[in-house]
Amino acid sequence: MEKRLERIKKHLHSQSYKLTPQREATVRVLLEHEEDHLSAEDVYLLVKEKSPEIGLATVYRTLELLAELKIVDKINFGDGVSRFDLRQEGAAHFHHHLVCIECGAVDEIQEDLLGDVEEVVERDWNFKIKDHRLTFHGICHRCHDKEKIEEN
Amino acid sequence: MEKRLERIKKHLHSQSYKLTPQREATVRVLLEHEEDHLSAEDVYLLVKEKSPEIGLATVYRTLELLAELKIVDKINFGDGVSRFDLRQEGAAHFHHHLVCIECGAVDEIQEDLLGDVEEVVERDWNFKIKDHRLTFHGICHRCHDKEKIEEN
DNA sequence: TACATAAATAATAATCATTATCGATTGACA
DNA sequence: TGTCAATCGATAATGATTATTATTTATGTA
Repeated sequence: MEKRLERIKKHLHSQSYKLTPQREATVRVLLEHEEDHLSAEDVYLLVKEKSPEIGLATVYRTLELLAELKIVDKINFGDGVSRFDLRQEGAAHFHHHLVCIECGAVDEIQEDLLGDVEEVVERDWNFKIKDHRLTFHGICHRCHDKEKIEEN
Repeated sequence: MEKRLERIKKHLHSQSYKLTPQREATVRVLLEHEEDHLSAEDVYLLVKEKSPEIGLATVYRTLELLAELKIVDKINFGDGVSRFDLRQEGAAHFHHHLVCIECGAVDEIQEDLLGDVEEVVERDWNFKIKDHRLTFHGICHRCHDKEKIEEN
């Protein structure tokens, strides 16, 4: 945790940004909720618990900055809010998501999956891929199992 | 064109919805701009050209209805607006997009690409896939070619 | 044909996420 | 210590979308 924070601090410094207390508090929340997909509002409320004096605009500004530096990814599942997700350190690609249409859960897939597909797209469409977004909508294993049980 | 409109009309009727003049005008705009990715506002302005009396809320309602019936797909490229895209008739899957980070162009890929990937996800994650979204961000063939020319 | 009813509409107010503004604060450095 | 730029908090403004409400339209029925 502290190590990742330290590396993020260096990353900011390398671009002439500072890790202010507000930014640190925000990054800490993201680190502590790495498995979640928090909206800006979610992050704001969580940061406020430890640093009540922080302003909403600062959280938005920080998240925007982190997204710009590719420390977080800004994603959108079609509900009206952007969500922010720490990028895996050293991950060459952006991970994928499974969104459950029953319970709303969002699970992550860290595996690559798209290696072959990207090769095809780059070659056949002459498109230089820089990033991607892949989301599957469907029924997660939990809801799936629950349905089976209810059938009995 | 008229045939597809007719089929969409039947689709609406099968769910006890009517193809009102406003809805027809909206669908016509979508059919005439199938290759584009129009926002609700875009659709509104285009419909207004032929049917100036239509209201913005009606366009939103119609687009929402069409999305519900899977006649259009609601997509989001990370700019603040939802875009609407006619689903190919009989297409089992939702097509993919190539978003150019230089010129902003959005190209479509109708090919499946994800067949194998979906099989893996369904099996290994025990996730019943109902739909998906796949978008690549990068440099399109036009900008790519342009850069090459400028190098000379 | 006239009327009752439900669906759909236009206009517009309200909401909600996000961004912009601006005066105050902080920290680095001369 | 004083200056300057970066950052911040509070909050106003914006822009997309949704909700409300009175009105219109279509449909079935007496």
